[in-house]
Amino acid sequence: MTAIKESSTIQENKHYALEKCPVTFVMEKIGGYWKPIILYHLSTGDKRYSELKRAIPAVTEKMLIQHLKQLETDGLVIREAKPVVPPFVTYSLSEAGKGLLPVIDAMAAWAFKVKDGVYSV
Amino acid sequence: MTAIKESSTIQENKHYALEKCPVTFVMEKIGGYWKPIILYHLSTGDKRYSELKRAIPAVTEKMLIQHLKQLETDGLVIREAKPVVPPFVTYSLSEAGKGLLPVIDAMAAWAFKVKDGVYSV
DNA sequence: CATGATACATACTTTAGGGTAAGTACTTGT
DNA sequence: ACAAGTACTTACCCTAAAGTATGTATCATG
Repeated sequence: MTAIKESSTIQENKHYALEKCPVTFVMEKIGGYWKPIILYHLSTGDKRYSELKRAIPAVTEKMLIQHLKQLETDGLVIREAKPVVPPFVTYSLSEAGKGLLPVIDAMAAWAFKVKDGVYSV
Repeated sequence: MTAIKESSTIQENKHYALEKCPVTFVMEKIGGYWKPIILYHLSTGDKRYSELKRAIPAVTEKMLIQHLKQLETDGLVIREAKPVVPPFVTYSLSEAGKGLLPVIDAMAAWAFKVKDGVYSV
């Protein structure tokens, strides 16, 4: 979790956008290359860390946990670790996370419309 | 409009995500700090360039046109310039752009739920 | 005659995010 | 004894996206 500089215009602007724009607020939560994909894979039920890793082969381990941690601190996913060895950790969507599924669906619907040529883009 | 390098892992991964994930596809279109805000301001009707500028004081002119151009080439907004001087340019949502409004709304709805404490985040 | 308004453009710098590579700790299987 | 699987962590690098600053052309107005 890369530390962020406190004083930079980019952060101030982000803050501005965050306050003014609910969409930016959501984007903060599910933005990034892998977060939506992770969310998608968790939408079908909880998964172990290694299952996610195998399900999304293109993601690096660093990115995977980094995003999982961020999703966790954002309250979108729940991490449950059984105190056994080898470790057994499962990730699942929280209620807030599940609440995002309609958003995801609306996005997917639009994307498919575009790909089907419904809009003349 | 910063040129993108064709060969870099980040681009390959983006491509992967784009193919596999409709959500990432949408994110490509409306991601960035200012795009959602621009879209929001255009949702209430077409606006002149200077109106947008005044409506979103925190955005720099560079970012504003850069995103407007990108939204235009992505087919989400329509630019209309009257050949007069001083210039008179209006931006409005295309059909595809309007098609995104449900997505925006779903996002806003979720954001407000979070802020109202509906989810225990 | 110079300032302001219109709608941009462009060179340069910074930073946040993503990527690479390697290491940790502990156990089971061969 | 050593590889493999579990779930991470950490140090370092690279780039795309955002920001800064300034310039352009044309006309109206004071």
